[in-house]
This record gives sequence, C-alpha cells and structure tokens, in this order.
Amino acid sequence: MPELPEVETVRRGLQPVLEGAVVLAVTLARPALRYPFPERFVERLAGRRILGLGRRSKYLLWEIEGGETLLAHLGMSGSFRIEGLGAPGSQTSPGAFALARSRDVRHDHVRFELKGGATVVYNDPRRFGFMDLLPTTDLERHPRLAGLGIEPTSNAFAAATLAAFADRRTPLKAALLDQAVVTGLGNIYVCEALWRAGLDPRRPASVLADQNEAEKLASAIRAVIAEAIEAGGSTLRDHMRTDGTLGYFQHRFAVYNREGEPCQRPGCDGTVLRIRQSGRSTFFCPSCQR
DNA sequence: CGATTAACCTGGAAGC
DNA sequence: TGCTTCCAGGTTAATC
Repeated sequence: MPELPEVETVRRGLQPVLEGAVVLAVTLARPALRYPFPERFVERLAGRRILGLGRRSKYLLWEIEGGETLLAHLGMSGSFRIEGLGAPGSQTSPGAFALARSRDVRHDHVRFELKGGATVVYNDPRRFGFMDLLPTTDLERHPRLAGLGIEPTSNAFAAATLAAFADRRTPLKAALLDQAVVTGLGNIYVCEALWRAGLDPRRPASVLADQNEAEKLASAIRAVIAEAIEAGGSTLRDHMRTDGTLGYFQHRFAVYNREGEPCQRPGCDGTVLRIRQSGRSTFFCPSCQR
C-alpha cells in the first residue's frame, strides 16, 4: 500500500498512542512476515517504554527505551490499527473497514498490548511487510536504510538533488522509483509528479541536467507529497489510518488509475495513457508530458 | 556497469 | 455460477 504519504499518515496516527506508552506484551501469530522476526523480539520489547515514533522513507522507526529501535515496513498491504481506546472520536467506525479491503483476523500478525488498555494490531494480507529490532546506534547501517537518498519533505531536497541523474539514461520513471537519490516515492506519486512537471516518463533521466526541468520536477514532487500527506494519503485498497478512516488523495489523482480519461491540464486535449515500464503501470498524458 | 524480469503472497475485479 | 487471468501504494535477487 504505502508510499511516503501513507506511511507518514500511519506514523501520525500511531504517535499519540505509542509515544510514552509502555509495552505490556507482544503476541506474534506467526514466526515470520516477509522475513523472520528478529531473535527474542517479544522478550526485548516486553516491559519497555516507547520513547518516540519516527519515519525514514517508507519505514516506521519506533524508538524503544534501552537503546533499541523497531524498524517496520508495511510492504504492499500492511496496516496498523488501534483497539481498546475509549477516547471519543478515535474509535474505529464500524463501516470503515468495509470501505478498504475487507479485514480478516487471519491477517492480524502482531499485537502490541500497551499499559492503559490500548492494543496496536499489525494486519498484512500479503505479508510483504517486515519488522526488525536493532541497536539505535546501528540504524544508519541497517541494510535497508543505508542506501536511501534524500527525503522529499526535507529542506535538503532541491533541484540540485535531481542533478544526480544528469548522466543517467534510464527513463525518468525508473529513476524516481529508485530510492537511492530521492526516497519515499512509489508508483502513484512518481506518475503524479511527472504529470505536474509536464515530463514524459519515458524520457531519459539526463533531461534533469537542464536546471529548468530539474526545478519543475523538484517542486512538483515537493507539492504532491505535501498535499498527499495533508489528505491522509491515498486509499486504493488497503491503506487506512490507524482509526480505520481512509485517505482521500486518490480523488485528486490527475493520471494515476485514470487510463482513457481526458487530461485535466487546462488547454490540453490529450487522453491519459497507460503503459508498462519495468514491470509496473505508468499513467501519463502523451500530449502535454514531453 | 545498467536495465528489465521473476519472485515473494493474497484477494479483488474482470473476462469467458 | 463457476473458473481463469490479470492486477495491485514494494523490494530485491537473478538474469540478461
């Protein structure tokens, strides 16, 4: 499910419940998700306080008292939900699950019981997600985090970041999906950002050697990510917030999932096209994306 | 080196 | 009502 905006939405939903909370018990329904759970996962968490909840790219980082960090990735279909919270307005609305992919308790894989009565449940039908637990001091060296590029939400991200592609002939689409230069983008937001920038996804990434194009694309990425976070992410099938409500940025897609529809750019009479690039669908308007 | 493809898994939608 | 095929917000190992 999740690109950066969806993971950030989940982080913001979990933060008020997890930050400062003490883990009473952890229950695993199976020995592995995509990868096995780390050694003594349950024992290393039980009785500990959660100090903070961060995010790097599409990874959630739970800072645990005692110097360890829990790393969680949602894969394609992972979600967290909160149970047992009495606070008004934070209860899961009964109809909410039915709107996203139907939830099945068979896919509840991890339960974190917190002191005070709340339980955080990780559900993941496809099990492409995973969790790891490691000393916080080793975090940057974790194989999954070590190669990640700049966050598009950070002040460090600019047109100059994209100049790294100046000598790359790979298509723009593939370049932006690669997490090594800019990190956090996935299939949806790459398509949307390239449409906003008016760039053809098939163009060689070396087009970004042009300062003008790099500026346009950088601000398109920045804007689409910020707007999507603001909207609580995009719900296609699985993504939901921790209270069970859905993201709504999907209603603002210009091209993603809009094959055959007229291009929304004022003055453009093109039609949204779907093609296949490196095994994934790309949506774009061939008439105004050059 | 760079660039596609297959694989990991389940379930929903579309086609016949 | 089936039964089959395709497709999905990701990542990575294997294969050109």
